[in-house]
Amino acid sequence: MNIGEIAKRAGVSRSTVSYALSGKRTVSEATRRRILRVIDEAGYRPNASARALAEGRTRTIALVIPPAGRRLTPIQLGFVASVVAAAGLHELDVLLSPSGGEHDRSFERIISGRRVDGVILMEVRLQDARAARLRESGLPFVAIGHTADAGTGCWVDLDYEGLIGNCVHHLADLGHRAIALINRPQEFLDSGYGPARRALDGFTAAAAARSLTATAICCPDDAMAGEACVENLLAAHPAITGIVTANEAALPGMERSLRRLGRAVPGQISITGVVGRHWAEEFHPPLTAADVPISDMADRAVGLLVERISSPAGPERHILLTPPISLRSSTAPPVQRAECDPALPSQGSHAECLTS
Amino acid sequence: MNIGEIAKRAGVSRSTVSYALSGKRTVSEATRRRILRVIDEAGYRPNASARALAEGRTRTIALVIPPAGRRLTPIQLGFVASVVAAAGLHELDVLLSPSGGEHDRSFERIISGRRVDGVILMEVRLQDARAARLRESGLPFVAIGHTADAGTGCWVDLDYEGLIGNCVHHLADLGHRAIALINRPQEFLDSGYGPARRALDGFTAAAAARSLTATAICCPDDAMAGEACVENLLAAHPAITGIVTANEAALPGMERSLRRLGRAVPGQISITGVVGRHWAEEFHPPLTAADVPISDMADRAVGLLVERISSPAGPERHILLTPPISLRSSTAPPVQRAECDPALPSQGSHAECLTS
DNA sequence: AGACGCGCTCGAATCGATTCGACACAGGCT
DNA sequence: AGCCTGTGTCGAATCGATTCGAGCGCGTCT
Repeated sequence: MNIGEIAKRAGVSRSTVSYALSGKRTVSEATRRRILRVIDEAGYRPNASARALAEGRTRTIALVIPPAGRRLTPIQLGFVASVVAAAGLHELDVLLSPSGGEHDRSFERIISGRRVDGVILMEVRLQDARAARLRESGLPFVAIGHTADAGTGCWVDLDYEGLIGNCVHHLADLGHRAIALINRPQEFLDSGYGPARRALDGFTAAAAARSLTATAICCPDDAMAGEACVENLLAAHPAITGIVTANEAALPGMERSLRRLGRAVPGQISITGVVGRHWAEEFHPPLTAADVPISDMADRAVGLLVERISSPAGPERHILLTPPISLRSSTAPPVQRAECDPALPSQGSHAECLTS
Repeated sequence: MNIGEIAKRAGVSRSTVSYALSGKRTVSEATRRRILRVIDEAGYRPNASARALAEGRTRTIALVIPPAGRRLTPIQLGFVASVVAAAGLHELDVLLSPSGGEHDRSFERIISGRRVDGVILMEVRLQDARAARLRESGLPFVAIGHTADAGTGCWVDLDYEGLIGNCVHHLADLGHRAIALINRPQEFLDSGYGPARRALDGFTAAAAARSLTATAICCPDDAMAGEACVENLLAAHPAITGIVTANEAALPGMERSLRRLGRAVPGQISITGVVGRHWAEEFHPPLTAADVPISDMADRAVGLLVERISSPAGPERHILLTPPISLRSSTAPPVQRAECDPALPSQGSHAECLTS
């Protein structure tokens, strides 16, 4: 069932059918109705490949996900789902492309075969080969995170430096003097992954500004690692009363180890950080944190990409988001352990124990 | 840069370039080499849309994911990633299609626009409109899970009935007499979601066969719900010593409530079930469970689909997987609480407490 | 009445590949 | 010399849409 068959049945030419459907030229009401009736009866839908060839656009975008093998974090998962939803609103389909290692063939196939009109690139590094390849190909793309030359290209990013800084200030305001950062894995830091770098920078700068004793450690992206990290951390630095985390996947483990060590939250240890809303809410007690605005980021990325596809010569926009800290109940002023009974981790007890 | 340009530069016709690339007719070694050199210099890659139109196939498959809005579980996420990886090995790209509600337009667009050569349908219901639509369209597809008429269509599924039954028998073998099933959400059961139904059936049948006291409850797919479910369950049925779960997303909450209730695992409560390997390993203590073979299922689904695409008239294959129970450390013989000191949740204590 | 404009429709070119039938040429055979 | 068989290459048709230029009929204005 193709456009020719419809044209024949409706007694018009193929072009008239096309115009009736697209509305790019006027078609008399009578023929239009007749054509639509025939189309409806036949259940006709234009062939996507033919249309793509003729129009020069595929009505499809690619979403390049981080190298497989590593598990996607739930934040990333949520992002994928949100991108698909947002693209749907623009009548765009989403082609999933893994990247890294053996999967680069898939990436290359999609780019140079012109299978898509644009690309959203997740988890961009400061030096990023995929971004370079895309720039060279001339295909419109939007990066999630930015490369070292932040001025070029379109991107949407979180202001990790500012966000982590805000968390540090929040703890400092409460009176904490010794704090720690649980960052993303060491290899992320080494490979120039922006958020990990900027989290560290923001942490270090804010801690220095408030004259805090600060310890930063990296932690693999899983619960078991989070458990070990917190345990080692508190053993090595017993004075720590506040923790800032940029690693949501480690949260369940952190919770477990604090419980095992008998450290009440927020009674004895305060925790905050930058994590997905869902993770913050599932933590016990609910985590005071800067919620990563996943669907907002996805919407903006798709919006930026659509704009760029329709006018490739337009300005290269950047969006830097700084979501506010949502106050829940995992932070409180620090307790002087010597003066309080640690067996009483009740919410109210810390008030009488403040030295200040 | 198109095939005509390559042909001109190499001094041959377009068809010769095409044959040199596809190998469907012999081309002399000399011209072949010349053509390949020109292609290499120009960085030419055939246009995917034009090729799709001419060949009548898109070299793309669609992966229909469960209705958005509901969060994908990590198992499903892993499945998506595995499908993409497996498809890559067959030089296929993956188009992501949400389904349900407003997203049905995307589904319809992909199917009737012939954007893909085949479809993998996740989370199939016993009565499934999407499967019916696909059957009607004639597009090859493989379902994950099967519809009520299991004989028709291709599918890959887990033998939930047998797996959950195995878990029950495992607990019964250890000596448990009162057990419970934590199933997927109630609405899944109501809407005819196969795994939920079959989990319940398998549980009921096996418990009856072993004359166990059995309680089955449904639980929403998240940690907080898991916490509440276990709490209510143990309050209402204090005799329960064994739990079988088909709901991995509830596991973290289950762990939390057991800890809070002071029930040692496996000292006082044994837990087992059907969950993703990752979840089993992150549980404390590591969960004895039938690991869902995610990437195996993805590989087989893609394999089945590829076979079906290449020979649509071939046999309709079904694959029912029954992975074995991986023994970890969350199950043990039950303890008679009256005879033991519940304050001693040490691993070894239960041995002396057995009545049998 | 003829020129003009407007609304509607058609035919043909185009997008960039694949594929089929035909043909030229070389070499081996009788 | 004539014929036959491959081998290698070419031209043209094809896939199913979009889009442009042109033409036709009809009403309106001068």
